[in-house]
Amino acid sequence: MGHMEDVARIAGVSLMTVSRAINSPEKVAGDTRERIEKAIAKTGYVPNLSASSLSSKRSRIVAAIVPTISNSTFAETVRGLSDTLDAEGYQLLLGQTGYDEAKEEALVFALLGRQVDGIVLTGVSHSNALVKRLKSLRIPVVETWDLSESPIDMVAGFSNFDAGGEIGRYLLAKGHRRLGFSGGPGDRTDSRLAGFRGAMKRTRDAHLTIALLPVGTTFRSGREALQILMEKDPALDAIFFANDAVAVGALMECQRLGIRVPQELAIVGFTDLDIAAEIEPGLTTVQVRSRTIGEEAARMLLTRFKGEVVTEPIRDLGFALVKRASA
Amino acid sequence: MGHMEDVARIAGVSLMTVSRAINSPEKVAGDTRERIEKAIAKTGYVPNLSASSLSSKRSRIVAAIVPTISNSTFAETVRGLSDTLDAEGYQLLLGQTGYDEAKEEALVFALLGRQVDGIVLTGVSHSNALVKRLKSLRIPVVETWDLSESPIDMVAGFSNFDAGGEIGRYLLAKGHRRLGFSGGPGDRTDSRLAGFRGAMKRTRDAHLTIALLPVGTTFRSGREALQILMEKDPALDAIFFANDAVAVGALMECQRLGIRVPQELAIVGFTDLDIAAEIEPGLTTVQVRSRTIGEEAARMLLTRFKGEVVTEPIRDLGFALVKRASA
DNA sequence: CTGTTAGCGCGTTCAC
DNA sequence: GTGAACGCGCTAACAG
Repeated sequence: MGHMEDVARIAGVSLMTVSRAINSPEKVAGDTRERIEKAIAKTGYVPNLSASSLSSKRSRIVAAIVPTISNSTFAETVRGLSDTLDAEGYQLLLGQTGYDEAKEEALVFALLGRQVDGIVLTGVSHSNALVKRLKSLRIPVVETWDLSESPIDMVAGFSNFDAGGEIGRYLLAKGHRRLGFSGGPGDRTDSRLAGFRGAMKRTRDAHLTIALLPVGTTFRSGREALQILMEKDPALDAIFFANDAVAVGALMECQRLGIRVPQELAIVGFTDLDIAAEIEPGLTTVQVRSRTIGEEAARMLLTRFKGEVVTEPIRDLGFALVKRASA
Repeated sequence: MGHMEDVARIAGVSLMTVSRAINSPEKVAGDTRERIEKAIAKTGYVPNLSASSLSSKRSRIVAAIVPTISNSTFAETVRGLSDTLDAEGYQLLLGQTGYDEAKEEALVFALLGRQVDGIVLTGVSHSNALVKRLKSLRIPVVETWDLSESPIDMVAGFSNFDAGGEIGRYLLAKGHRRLGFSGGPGDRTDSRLAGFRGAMKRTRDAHLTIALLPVGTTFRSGREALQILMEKDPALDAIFFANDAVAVGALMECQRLGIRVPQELAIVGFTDLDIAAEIEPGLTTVQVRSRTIGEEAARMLLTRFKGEVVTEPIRDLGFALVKRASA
């Protein structure tokens, strides 16, 4: 292994110069830097970042909290975060909440002890204790996957409410009146439903049937959701699934049951997974920029880390209704 | 915030007693422990883990290195790791290599500086420098997603070679002779191909056509792979795709082109994603236990952290050929 | 551009 | 069951 002292001795300089050669090379003369670099290579020296972070109060670690990484859309966000941060020498500490607010709070508190330089949260709804602590700490925080007028600090996402509303208006404009909704747990789902409902208010004869699902966005749960909804209201003529995987499962179940989509039943999903474009009929859905959300969140943090000001702390990355054959 | 000293003062004890109350509560008398806990709650004290890890040389952090988290099968492994480690108070530092060995090396070296307590790698093929360093460091390491007779330390996975072999024998037994293979980068893919080839050796009149893909396991790339292979050898009667998403894409392309599966062309995938069971025709594929791999790796590490011996450091989690309609 | 001094917040080791 | 002194490896703040 070897410590910094070994490197310093071999290079014939002081500890401090080695430290500088590593952290701000431009402040060290070319030839001394070279000597130090050789000494580092020779000893295989790897800096102890715990010591560094204790001393400097900067860890170069960012904590990312997502509901679950099994949902590929959050995985994409993590990917965007990781790739962007990695390029600047920051690393990612991952936490999963399982859509549990208490778990989120516990997780963040534990990670704060690591002196993380920044935190990325999913959603804009968190426990009071967490919000309070985070605000008082003045540590850079980015909330993602939704928007808020008053974020803890910064936010990068899109309006789930508006997206739900757009889908509602789209289906109503197409003449559908007996609508169904199905989604799993989570505030984002709630917002989409609220927006969907909002769109329906103006239309007197519109009727809504809801089926809430347990955690787990699988094709199979889509089949089940379809069955539940059709049982509750066999006259349903359109369904909005708050998740693409579930929507695709429902689409497959329609094929099996001989329900013609979109003639007998229109189906809309959410997220625009790969498969939405490939399946037959193509799935009408809402495209969201999962990867970009992660990248933007990372960029906002990096800007802060440099001591610069984030000019646009509320970043609306938008969404797009992608019209395909299913609705 | 507050430091440990504040807690100590309020509880009327020394620093050391607070430290013990946190790290080994059983060594502290019941009433003093309660006083300390109250003081902690009152001050909102969060231990500084950087200081802790500098002093104790244990970080309670595990590094997980995967090719990419966008591949849902690796996401599942990370999920298994995270959930299992989390339950024991360990956290996960995530790194992505993009299937690049040099990147892997750089990543691990950087993470070593964090004094990580354990490392989980994907695959059993790594740079010499990395292997050497890891062995000399005597830090617990688990390699995953494949097997090795001589792991760096421990390994949890299955034989990709054997899996490829089983698929080869299965297709040959069904009478197929003009075989195709398609896969992306990575040693696991290479092993599957090697096993597949091995199975073909005994059959004189068998013929193999190969199409290697760039990074990215999408449905679209499956469509393209099919086209490439059929162009190279229009008489192909069976194809083994080293990835399910790609296989499903190919299946969809067959539907579009009017190629009947499995009558005209048999298709086999790898990984048993959700969709494999749901698509029509069902995809014959190899089921692997992505989540379990992560859980087992975590358990092996946790055993080591406790100072216990891992009795079975080479853990074969197996695989299973799942026969559905596509082959 | 380079070196010196001091201390980051906690855990280890030994006493009590 | 509890406490005191020391040091983990590095960097901030200054001086030169």
